[in-house]
Amino acid sequence: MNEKVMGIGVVCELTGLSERQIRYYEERQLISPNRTQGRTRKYSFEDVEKIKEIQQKMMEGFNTFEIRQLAAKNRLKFKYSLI
Amino acid sequence: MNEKVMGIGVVCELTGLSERQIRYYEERQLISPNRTQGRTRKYSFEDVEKIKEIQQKMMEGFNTFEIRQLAAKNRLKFKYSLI
DNA sequence: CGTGTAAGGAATTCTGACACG
DNA sequence: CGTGTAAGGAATTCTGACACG
Repeated sequence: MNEKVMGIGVVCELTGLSERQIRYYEERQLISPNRTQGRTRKYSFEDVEKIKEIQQKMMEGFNTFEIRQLAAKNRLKFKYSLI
Repeated sequence: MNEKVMGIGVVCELTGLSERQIRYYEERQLISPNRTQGRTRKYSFEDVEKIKEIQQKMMEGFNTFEIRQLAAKNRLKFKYSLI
């Protein structure tokens, strides 16, 4: 489910993280929610899964930059595997 | 997906209906969203599908009471089919 | 019956900043 | 670097009511 439908409050509940943390991960370009005409962020279940992975990596000691790198590599690996 | 995660604004976009219509269908007990600690309603994708069906039935000329009856019958039929 | 709307309030979310470390 | 927090504002949603038909 990659439809951007939930507000940050629901994401907090689903992940157990604070709004601050979730917005920070966006600032660090680890996730990219949509915005309504106003300014409110909308997340997908896929975003929630990403956040949970970020959460996991953070606990393993990675910093946001490294997690960003890991994500990029995985996308690349996945890309080539499609050839 | 029966997780109650989206606000009424998103449901309006996904169904093309107004907030008024969606709240009215709830009043008529055709759908039952959750509520946050505050009072804001939260809907699931399943609710959205239900709303689309309601929408369809309304266009076919059924009134909310009849639609409620139809839904009840279908649940009953489904229940027995499980025996 | 089903839906639109203006009204006033309450809950939700937003940004930028200061703080700690 | 990653996160908490108080501050003020803006967007979102809520209820009850009046209206039309």
